[in-house]
Amino acid sequence: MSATPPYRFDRTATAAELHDRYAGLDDGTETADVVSVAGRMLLRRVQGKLAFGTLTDPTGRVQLFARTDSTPRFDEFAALSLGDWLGVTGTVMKTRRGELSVRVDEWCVLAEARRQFPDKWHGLVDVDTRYRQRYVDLWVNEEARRTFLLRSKVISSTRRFLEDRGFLEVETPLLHAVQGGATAKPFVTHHNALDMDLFLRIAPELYLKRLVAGGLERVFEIGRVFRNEGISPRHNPEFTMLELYWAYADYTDAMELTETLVAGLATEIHGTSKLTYGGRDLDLTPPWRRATMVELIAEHAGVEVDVAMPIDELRAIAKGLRVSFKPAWGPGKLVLEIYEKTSEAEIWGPVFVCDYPQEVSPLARVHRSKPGYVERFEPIVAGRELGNAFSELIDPDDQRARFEAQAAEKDAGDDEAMSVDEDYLRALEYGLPPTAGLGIGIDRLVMLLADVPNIRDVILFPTLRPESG
RNA sequence: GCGCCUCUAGCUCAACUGGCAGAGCAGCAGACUCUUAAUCUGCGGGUUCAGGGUUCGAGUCCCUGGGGGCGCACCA
Repeated sequence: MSATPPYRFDRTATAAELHDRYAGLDDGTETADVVSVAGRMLLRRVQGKLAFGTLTDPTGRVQLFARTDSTPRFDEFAALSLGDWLGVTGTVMKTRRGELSVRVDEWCVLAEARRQFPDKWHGLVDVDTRYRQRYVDLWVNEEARRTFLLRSKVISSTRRFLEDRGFLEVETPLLHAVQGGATAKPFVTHHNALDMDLFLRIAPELYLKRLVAGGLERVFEIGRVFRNEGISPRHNPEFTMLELYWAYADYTDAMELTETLVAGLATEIHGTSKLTYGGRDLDLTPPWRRATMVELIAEHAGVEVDVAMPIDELRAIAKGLRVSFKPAWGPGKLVLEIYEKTSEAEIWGPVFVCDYPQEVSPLARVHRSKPGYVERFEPIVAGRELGNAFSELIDPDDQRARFEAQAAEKDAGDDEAMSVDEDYLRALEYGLPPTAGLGIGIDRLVMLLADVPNIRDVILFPTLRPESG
């Protein structure tokens, strides 16, 4: 029926460019300017010897104006399917009703839409179809396209922000022989030639710190990590993490960097650091509140806890708050659990939750003045962890002891615990300077900035079960 | 993994306590020289997620399985 599509098309203007350039054009006038536009025709209004189409491209929409006396193959044009990709060349004009249009003087089909597009008014609502057929969703749901453009901007701005501060972007292995860098269940795969199991990384942390030991004083990586855990509105098995390591700095420097970065992104994208999320005000303007975990527990649960308290006392407090726990848990894990169950979701933030129990932080350096705690913080925004950071543990003996404690937990059946990473210890033995480390979940950051409630709204192809069951 | 909810035309949705599966948009045919979700006339369109059961009769009730959503668990 239609001719073979051309192999290329020279577009000279986008919809947005035309609207910018011809904003002042009077109604009912025609210019002598000839432009070429391309995109998808998603609406059509045929009226006898006239036909109007709405051409959509990633920048917006522009009307096509076809007329029997100036449009070649007019009948064919009027019979195009909604969704067809078109290349159109013609003069720029404004209709009598004031709609900026390109007169269709030449046109070709760039690709046929053999499948019908969703309802032009109701669009595509079914979330399953939206996630599976993102190639349709992106055309039909304006906010989907906007969200992914925003995501791209967040990542490129973050890169620029860090590069401007002397950070070097690096890439480290996704296939890990040793599980470490976070407490999480890994995906296991197998290398045939080496005949060995490998883990998809759960965090790039240990490799990045090796690089700081190697003299790359400021490094960062933005990349995918994989965790073999449940799927929820806030969890996807593969997600994107920013991690950075910064020699000669500590966790207070990481706090400043975090609030500057996040507020800067908000301002760059929305023009202000005062946002709303889910209908609620969210002010990201620095400085963010800094509070310790035990302070926040006192605020939200009304109890005083400390990792130095006798374990029975902590268990009694947990019971009183109806926080369930396992007998094997030490005081640190109990305090963390009490915090997570009673306080975290209540914190709207932004807040830096500081000073975690050492017991639950195998890679963080002991607090300079609080025994039993480490210099670690998580930025909490809208009741969610946005990241995790610490003054890095640089003492190889202490690190070995922490790894061994982790390995013991692994032997006791905790498949999220880390293994002893001898090569990493060797790197520490060569010497790692005082270093601050920061990890930020990019997906969650994008959720905040885009004001969407589900992580699948910020991941183009979220993990789903196969369609044909 | 467990609990609750959900699945009807390409899309968005109807179908009272079980009683002939419908509408709008999209599609097809036609009318229309400034439309804006164009309008008007006509037409076609279904494995009601799949399989089984109860019943004279199942989209509707029951069972099994599948997809999805939410909550819990786990985590960022």
